[in-house]
Amino acid sequence: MVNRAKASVDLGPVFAALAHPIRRAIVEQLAGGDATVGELAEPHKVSLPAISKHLRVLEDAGLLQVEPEGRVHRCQLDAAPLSAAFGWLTRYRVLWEDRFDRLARHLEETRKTETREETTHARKK
Amino acid sequence: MVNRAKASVDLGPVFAALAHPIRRAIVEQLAGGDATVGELAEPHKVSLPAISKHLRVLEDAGLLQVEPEGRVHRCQLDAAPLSAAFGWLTRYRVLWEDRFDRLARHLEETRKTETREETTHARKK
DNA sequence: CGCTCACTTAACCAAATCGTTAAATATTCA
DNA sequence: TGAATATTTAACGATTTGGTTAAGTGAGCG
Repeated sequence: MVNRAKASVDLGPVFAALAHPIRRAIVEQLAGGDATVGELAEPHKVSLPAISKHLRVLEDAGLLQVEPEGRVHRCQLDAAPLSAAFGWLTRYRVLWEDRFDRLARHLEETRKTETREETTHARKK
Repeated sequence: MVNRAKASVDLGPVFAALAHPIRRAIVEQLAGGDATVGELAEPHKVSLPAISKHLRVLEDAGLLQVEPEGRVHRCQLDAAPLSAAFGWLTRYRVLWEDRFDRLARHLEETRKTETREETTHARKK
């Protein structure tokens, strides 16, 4: 039961948030650094309120933090839920892995044993 | 060679399929081996038609193959879309990794270069 | 044959999703 | 002060989702 990673992450909203291509694009953009709402909206053809709703979905999933800075709202990605989703998928990784992958997986398991923190990589607040 | 399984995996339906806890439970169960519809329905308190719909969602996402065997329908997990979802998340893995993880990641990248399988990993681009 | 078992399909409903436009809010600047 | 900018909230509508019950299909069996 070491694997009690990030107690507060509900995978449902996380996967749901990632189900929409615009929201995935927003995550991709934020992976490159913080951005304002306007900057996040710019690549897409939908209205600003639509973007605002997408941001709310990401925020509710814990993927996003928004901090007002003057009249701009700066958005920052929180990767912890991504890590949780990754962790869930990792449980079944053996299903699609070939023998070469197993080597890397073994090394990864070793790494986990070494670091031994259950709440871990999700930066605690 | 090649593109058996998932010439193109659309991640939208895959993430959407994984967004529901019953469907995640079904994936988990199928990871332990094939099962009939009835066996998949048994752990859950919803009606059989509800399970049938969940299975359809998983099937449409490419996660599931159903093969009638007599009067039972045998369900088999197809992990390729899981691999694709994993691959997408992996692109941002650096965001939550610490230095120990980077080692494993480096090894994984190396592995990818060594094995020429664009068939099993949706490495777009 | 006729019944039962294993499922699916149909029809329906409530709630959520995803988009819109119009209005409200808040901050900066001339 | 008042206009412009950045973003949210409100209200609406079409579509999808997730559940239900009831009816349909098809294989196995006494």
